[in-house]
Amino acid sequence: MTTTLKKPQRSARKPKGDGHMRRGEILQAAERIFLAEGYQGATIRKIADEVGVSSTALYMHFRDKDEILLEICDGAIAKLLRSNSEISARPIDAVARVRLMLDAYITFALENPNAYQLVFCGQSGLVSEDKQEATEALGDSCYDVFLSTVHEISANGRLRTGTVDSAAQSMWAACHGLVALLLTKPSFPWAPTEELRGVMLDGLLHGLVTD
Amino acid sequence: MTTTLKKPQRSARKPKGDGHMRRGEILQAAERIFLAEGYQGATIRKIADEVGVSSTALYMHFRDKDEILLEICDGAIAKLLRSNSEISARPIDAVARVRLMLDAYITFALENPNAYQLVFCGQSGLVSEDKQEATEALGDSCYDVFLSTVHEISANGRLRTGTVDSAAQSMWAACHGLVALLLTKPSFPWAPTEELRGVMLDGLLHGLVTD
Amino acid sequence: MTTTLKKPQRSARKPKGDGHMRRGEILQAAERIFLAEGYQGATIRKIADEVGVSSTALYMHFRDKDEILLEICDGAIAKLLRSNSEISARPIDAVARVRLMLDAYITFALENPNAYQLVFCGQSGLVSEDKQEATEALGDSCYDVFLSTVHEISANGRLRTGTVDSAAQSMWAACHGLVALLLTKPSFPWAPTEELRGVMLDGLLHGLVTD
Amino acid sequence: MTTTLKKPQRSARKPKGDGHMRRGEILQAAERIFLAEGYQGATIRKIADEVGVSSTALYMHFRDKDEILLEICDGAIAKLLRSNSEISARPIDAVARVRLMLDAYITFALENPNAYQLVFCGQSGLVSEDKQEATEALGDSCYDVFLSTVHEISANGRLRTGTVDSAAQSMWAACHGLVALLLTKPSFPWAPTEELRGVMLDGLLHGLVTD
DNA sequence: TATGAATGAGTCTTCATTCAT
DNA sequence: GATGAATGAAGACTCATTCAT
Repeated sequence: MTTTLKKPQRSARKPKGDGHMRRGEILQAAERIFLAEGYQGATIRKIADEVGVSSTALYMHFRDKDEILLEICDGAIAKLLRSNSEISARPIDAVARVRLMLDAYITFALENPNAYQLVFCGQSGLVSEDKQEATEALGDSCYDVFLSTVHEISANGRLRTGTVDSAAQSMWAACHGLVALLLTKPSFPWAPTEELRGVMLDGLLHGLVTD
Repeated sequence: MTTTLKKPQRSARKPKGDGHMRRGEILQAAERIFLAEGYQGATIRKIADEVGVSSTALYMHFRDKDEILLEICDGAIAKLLRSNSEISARPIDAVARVRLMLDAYITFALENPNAYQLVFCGQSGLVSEDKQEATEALGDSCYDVFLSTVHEISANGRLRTGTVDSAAQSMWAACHGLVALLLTKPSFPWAPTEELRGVMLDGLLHGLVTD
Repeated sequence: MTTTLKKPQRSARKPKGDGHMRRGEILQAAERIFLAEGYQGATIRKIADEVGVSSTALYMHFRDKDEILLEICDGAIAKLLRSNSEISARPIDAVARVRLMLDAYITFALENPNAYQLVFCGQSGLVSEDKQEATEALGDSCYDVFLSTVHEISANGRLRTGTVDSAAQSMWAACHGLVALLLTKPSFPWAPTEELRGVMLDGLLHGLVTD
Repeated sequence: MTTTLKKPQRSARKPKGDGHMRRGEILQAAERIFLAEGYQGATIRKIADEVGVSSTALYMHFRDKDEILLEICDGAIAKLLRSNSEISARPIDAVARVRLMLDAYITFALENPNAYQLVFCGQSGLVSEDKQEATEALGDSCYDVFLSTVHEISANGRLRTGTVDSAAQSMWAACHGLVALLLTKPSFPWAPTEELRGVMLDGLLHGLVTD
């Protein structure tokens, strides 16, 4: 500012990419890197490099690093919530709905591996607590829709074991474990994915629900 | 002059504790910090301070930070392997052994959350791929012991659904999911852990195995 | 999408206000911020936001940040020069005129603390030397008017001690010291400002001038 | 830490400079730069460059930037305090002591221009408030010694005008103004320094104290 | 004349690691 | 074996400035 250095710097400036395009590019790049290297590994610099812009450029579109990552989470969870809500409204047996939800959950995770791991494998405590609220509320809604369906099952006296909470949480956790491992350990000699899904869901429902 | 920095910590200079003793001390200190603050929080300086030596000293005993942490993980998983082997040798029903193994797995994960996450939730990029090999091999051995027990069940014609692989993998994945979520989302309103464990194991075994 | 950034501020887009109006607006806004937050605090962005235009827009009217701030200083010192000139023209005793000038100087400094400090406490390096020339010339004129009044006193044989130069410089320096400290150390338990001013001026004039 | 980049980097490492030498070097460099460019201009990088070491090296000797600058202040003020205390103890007339103190003050400032400006021309609010306490306490002691001497004068009924506070503060401020301007505007056509000092002190004492 | 998007240089600070003793 | 002092790379983030429209 004072005196020094005013070379005309003309270096590969990335063209504008009109509208919200750039914002989307950044989100995608961040998602990729987050998946590959975790929250701490997803540095502003790496994201910027991946997009092909300067680090500074990210700050045009997002207030700070947290905002980027939280936005990814929000988007992903919202998608899942829509799926759950839609299934929840179907006029079919509660057990069938639960199964559909779990199945949709697995599909979602496998189809959105980045976002999924970001949201559900996220090391807690990395993003400053208060900003997370909105995102966590969304996640809670998701779970609530699922939970209320399990409630129905329970109300029908069809819960074979456990409480509504422990049964619901077990089912969720089991499916989470499946996709988490599939995504995390791709080199493991897994049984065919479709079979795994089937066995997991059959096992869970047969194990926790009576006919 | 205000010296402030470099508080004389513990006892300012450790007496030599010849040979491998020091190595063990370092591992213990590193484990404490690793457990308390995770991989990123376990900095060389903190570990050195905890031991009461200079950061440089750690490099006398370990090539680099990764070597320290991987050694901790190795130790942890070896423990799990011993546990599995021991259970595997018991003269009891195969189903009972599977249940004990899964239960031990859950216990292990909850008691060694950081080692567990480092190995099984593989935030790849934290430790360079090649160095992890040894550790992963240990993990595979663990699974093999478990798998062979499921084999027995299958051989007895008691598998309700799926193949040996898909059943074993489902059980493992389900338990993994439970601990992963418990560790990752401590703020979630979980049912009491003991009940969750019970429901999960009951559900899985009832769902996948016949009497 | 969470837009958050870029709040539409004031009225989102300023109507054109043709010609030099905009320039004046910028100067005013810059002055407000400059006074409130000092040189470093007066960032281009803050100024632009205050005016309600983009940062880029400032560069339509000013070569760079320095130009804006120097122009503010110029304005401020010009004010002081006018004041001095006006006093100098009054048909009253030279000593009275000197006193009025010193008093006006103090008032000016306290009312334009940042401009004052920029010019008279020259944190060199803030603004590039060469650009300051014009501003400093103005300051010199101020001093010249003052000096010539002291000359009159000396010509009347009323200088109690020192030369015209040393007396004038002492008076100026003393008043400068007062305001500099008042501005720099606001937390110091100063005597009431008005009393300080009075004592300083009485002391100086009684000390350096004979009746 | 993970994989990348381990070139053997061997570049001009500055030799150790045994003991507290390096610490002193840093303080001196910081003083020089602070004088030339102000607090904000005295960046860690510039200081490190001036010393000829990496920025990181500064953190071996000081917790943070503030600690460096505060230590400079502390040293300088302590020196001044010793001077004042010594004069205060002399068995001579209070007015003579005041004059000696002011004279010593001027000498000190001219001989330690860096430290002086750092302490007395320092923009307030730059160093985090709480850390400043110790330094400010020292400064207060300095002033107190001076103040109590003025008190004696007042007790003897020899204060020509003003209160103890306003008189003491005026004298201090006037001398401060002199050195501040001499240091800040070296290009100004000043009267000979010795004469200026004399005129200033004569004027002040004649103006504020009766025989 | 004005803009949004971009940029390089720079801010302080922390980390794992290495050099010389 | 062990140390204190040093280092380069990187962390998030801000600033004045410029390019293309």
